[in-house]
Amino acid sequence: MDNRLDIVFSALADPTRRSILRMLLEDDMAVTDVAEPFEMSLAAISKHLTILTRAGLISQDKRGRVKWCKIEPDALRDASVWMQGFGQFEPVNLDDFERFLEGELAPPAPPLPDHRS
Amino acid sequence: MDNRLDIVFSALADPTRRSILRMLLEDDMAVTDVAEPFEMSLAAISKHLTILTRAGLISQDKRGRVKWCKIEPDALRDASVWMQGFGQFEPVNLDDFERFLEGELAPPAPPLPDHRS
DNA sequence: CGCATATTCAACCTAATGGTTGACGATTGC
DNA sequence: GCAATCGTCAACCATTAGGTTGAATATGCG
Repeated sequence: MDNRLDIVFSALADPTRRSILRMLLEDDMAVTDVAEPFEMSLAAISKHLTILTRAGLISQDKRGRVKWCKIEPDALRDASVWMQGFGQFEPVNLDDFERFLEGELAPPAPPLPDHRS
Repeated sequence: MDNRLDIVFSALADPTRRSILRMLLEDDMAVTDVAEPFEMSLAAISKHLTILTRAGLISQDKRGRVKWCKIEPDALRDASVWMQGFGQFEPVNLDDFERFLEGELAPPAPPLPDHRS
């Protein structure tokens, strides 16, 4: 795994890590708090956070014994630009995104309505 | 790996598969022709194509003994929508996107994500 | 028909991934 | 000072991913 895109895309390929990113979208969080809603060990979450950090998707700032995690949206830029290269698709907006998030949090819902005429 | 995004992102996480997508962006290709520039077996490429197909990123149409591979840009939409969700917080995406559009690979006038302030 | 071509299948190998547990080093607060 | 808390490290385990090779299955052509 040499390429930057490899690292970013494979970081994004894990649902736990995407959930973490969604959480951090709301606010910065300590590692323990990030781990709290998940049904896996703290060590596992710590590993996920390391992967997200190496992908540049988050940054971690240790203050005292607490390590604060902060989202770094810039890192998605390369991947986003790459994908736009295929971009014969329709505009996306915040409504779509929110609907999409609900879809992923509630698995039975389909990912997206088809808005390609 | 159940989620749709899991499949798309992990399909995109491999450099060989991204190369294949770039090639197919130019034109539809037979499996053998896709494999030609790579230094790996045809079987390996065949597997990559299966993964891309399952991710919905390409489609394969068998005519005679030749299986034609065709890019399916729509499948990137979900992932793109997801990523744009992070872009809402920083305008940097738009600048880069526009710069990218002025570059060589640019498809014509794709609409920008709606910021909606 | 018989052979070459196109693609996949099956078995196998190695390395990476995602998880566990328990011990450990820092830091904080009583 | 000492115990609790925060987070990582190390060792381990099971599964998946990406590759190989060789055989198998279609299909096209002379």
